Amino acid sequence: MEGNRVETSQIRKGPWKAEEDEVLINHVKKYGPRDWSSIRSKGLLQRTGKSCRLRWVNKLRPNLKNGCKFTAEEERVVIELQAQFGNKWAKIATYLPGRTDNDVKNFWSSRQKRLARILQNSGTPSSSSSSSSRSLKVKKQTHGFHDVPVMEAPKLSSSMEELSYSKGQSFSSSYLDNSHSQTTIKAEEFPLPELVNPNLYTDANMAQLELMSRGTTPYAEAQSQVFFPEIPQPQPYLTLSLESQDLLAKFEDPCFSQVFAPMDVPELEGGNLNVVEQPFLEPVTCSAFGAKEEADNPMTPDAFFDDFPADMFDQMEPLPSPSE
DNA sequence: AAGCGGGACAACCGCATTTGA
DNA sequence: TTCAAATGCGGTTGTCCCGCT
Repeated sequence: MEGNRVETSQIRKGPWKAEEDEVLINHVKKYGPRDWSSIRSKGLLQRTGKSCRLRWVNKLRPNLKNGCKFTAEEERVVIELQAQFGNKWAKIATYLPGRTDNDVKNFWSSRQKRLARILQNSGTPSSSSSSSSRSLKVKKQTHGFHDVPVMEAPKLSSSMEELSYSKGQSFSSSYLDNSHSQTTIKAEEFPLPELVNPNLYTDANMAQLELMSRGTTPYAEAQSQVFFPEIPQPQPYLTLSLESQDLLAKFEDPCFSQVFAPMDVPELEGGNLNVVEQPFLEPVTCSAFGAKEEADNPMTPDAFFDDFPADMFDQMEPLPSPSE
């Protein structure tokens, strides 16, 4: 076995072993999360620098919510921020403490697939037949996934001008119209409620819709049960300002990882978070690393804010033309 | 019990951007 | 100023697990 083991000078790929993680963690403890390439050049690991960085960022960083499903609140935030920023996963992830861009990306991808599948079921004329309501798999045989009108996120190549969604404004109808046409939903039989972007369905909604599409729930009844989020009307956002300051303190806490490790759902589910009327979430920096790193990069308050997206404060004004 | 499909997740790849010599 | 290396990011693919038929 050990098909992945390679000789020196070769590059190892595939799943990481615990030993490798340990080496990587030690490196970060010593030098901070940088100089990834030196890990290989020093012969510590036969991994590329990119691979090392990715492993650290996505799995080993101390404040990650590994294994925790996205909460309803996180889901809502992702939906809203995706509508606002497009597929800027890294940016979106900064608003979700403990989540990585990969997490957000995977979450969104899964969600889109699921949504597409649901819509396919609800939109295909045969879907209301008894045969199709029996199983989703039946349809899969007749329509490959790629034939599905995938619920594309609005293409926001460089800007979101069409969204024109900012503080004090309601969601522009152009966005809704746009998404409506882009997705070309065939929903003659189970039309989705008008003027609701399917991208904005929450997980719970989709579950309900899935039932609808399967025909196991009478449409009218199900529709009455589906909650359509008020998105993205300006609304109270979870604000993490206080938490951000806590984070700052925790960065200097050698037990930071323990402090954060069990970080779980309840914190985000409303109880402890201050809900303040603010138009936008504040991103959270997640640069938890060793003491050496701190020594090299003392985290001053200014430095802390330097880590926020430069345009973060621009959003306090009507968005000009958020060109990233 | 076996096969299949979907969901979740980890990791790779290619390109873009930043950094530093 | 230029260029190579390092880093960051988004898209994509592969794998594993679980539930359903």
